[in-house]
Amino acid sequence: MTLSVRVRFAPAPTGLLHIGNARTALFNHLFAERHSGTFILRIEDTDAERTTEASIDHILEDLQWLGIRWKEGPDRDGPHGPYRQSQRASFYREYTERLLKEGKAYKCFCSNERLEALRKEQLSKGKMPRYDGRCRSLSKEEINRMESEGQRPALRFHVGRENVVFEDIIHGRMRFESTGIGDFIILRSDGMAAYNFACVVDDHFMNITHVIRGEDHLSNTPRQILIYRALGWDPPAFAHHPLILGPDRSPLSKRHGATAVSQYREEGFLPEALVNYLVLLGWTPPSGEEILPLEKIVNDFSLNAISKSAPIFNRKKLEWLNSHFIRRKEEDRLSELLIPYLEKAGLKRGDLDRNRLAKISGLLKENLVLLSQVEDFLGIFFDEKFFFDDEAKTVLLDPENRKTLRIILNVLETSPEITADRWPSLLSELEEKTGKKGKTLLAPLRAATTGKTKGPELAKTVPLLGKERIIKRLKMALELP
RNA sequence: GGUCCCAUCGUCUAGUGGCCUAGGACAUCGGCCUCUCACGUCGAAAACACGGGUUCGAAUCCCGUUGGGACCA
Repeated sequence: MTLSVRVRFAPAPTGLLHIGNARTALFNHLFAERHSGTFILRIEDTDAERTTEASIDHILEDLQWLGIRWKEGPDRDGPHGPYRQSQRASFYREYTERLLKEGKAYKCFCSNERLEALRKEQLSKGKMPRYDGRCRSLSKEEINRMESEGQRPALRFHVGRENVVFEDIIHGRMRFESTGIGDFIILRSDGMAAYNFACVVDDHFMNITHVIRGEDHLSNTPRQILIYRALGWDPPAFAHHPLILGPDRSPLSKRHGATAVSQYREEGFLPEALVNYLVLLGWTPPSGEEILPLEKIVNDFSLNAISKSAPIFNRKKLEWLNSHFIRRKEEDRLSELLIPYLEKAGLKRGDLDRNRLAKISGLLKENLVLLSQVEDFLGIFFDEKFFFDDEAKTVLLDPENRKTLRIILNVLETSPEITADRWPSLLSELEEKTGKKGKTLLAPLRAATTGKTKGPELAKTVPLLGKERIIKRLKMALELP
């Protein structure tokens, strides 16, 4: 009987949710779902200077938007809380004291200045910068003297000579030499637990079975395993996934473009597209099928199928997926999603006819890559946004086209309302009266009625606009200088 | 500097010693469809970083080089 899976996502709340962290959260979530396990959210807010409450709110909101739910977290207490590191200081104190008592850690009084100088010296000699262990052999008297002088020591973990070997689910067997690891700090002089230590204590008491995190933590893992050993605890299983890179192969950052999940949301990406893309970045479903809803991904997901090499973020492919998911949306659902963008463009929610909006959404589906692009098409459907763009003007100023438009206008003025059903017969009537067909007939009609040379099918657009509006626009077009 | 990770088309990847003349997807280019854009569809171009081994046989295993990345910070 294996233990039930418990995984955690542990962001530091110092800003917006980065797309790379979102991917980490996603892998954890998928793994938990796949094994009917528990996903836990833990906030690593030990850096009081940079932590903000707003950031925590943003992170929770973005995770929810992506469809990632946690069973235990800062806003959802569970049996292993609290879920904020800033509230767990007593845990850290208890276990750093234990290590100190057992001689597995020692007080270190070295100043930052000395440490800095030591580092520089070692570097200049071509040696690796590592703590030289000076305070390891301090006598009781020296310690007492310095403490009575008011010096506040940090606590350093005493690294022995043992090597660390562990099995990484993604990378396979990892072997680290302890000679490469200097004694490291587990409790800072200000009383704050260091990352590696807090992480181990929390993961242990939260019963985490699998630590799934970015490869930037791979080199930290042997240190953490050493702490598990010193405390007599069993380490969890580890899986370190590669980090997302920018097009120049440096870590994905702002200079490569948007990095925050919320930026993608605002631009009009759908969460299912972002999730799908993020998962595809480094993982291929066994079926080879690339466009997948979350439930389907959960079914096939496995950690050891994650690629070992770092992927480069490719916005074009994300956009491709997004346009797919937009096209797949129900019309009325899509129109709901579009409303915020319409409001942003200055249209009033109350003035929008739900029925008509759904039809517009259905028409535009094929043309939208991002929800925000709906703005580009507003002029077609909303009179207050209507205008002739330059390309349309060029078409409309052509004398031959003007002649065609005049005839169309005459026909329409005496014809009944245009419906989708009547469109084919109307079209043949127009062909007959103008003596034109295809492009020569429809290009000027499109330019005059939509103000653009591109857009959705006229057969669907024209009935939606209605006769009255079309006549008005034809007249406007003919009045163009 | 040390330790550790990584290396297949421009990008994401399939590939676990013969099925590879290296497959798919995005992007690119071209044809078709078509009133336009898009969609769709058909097709083209495009990769095993390099050098040594091991083997009858290597993209696949081993070593080195180069390059990228992480951590120590």
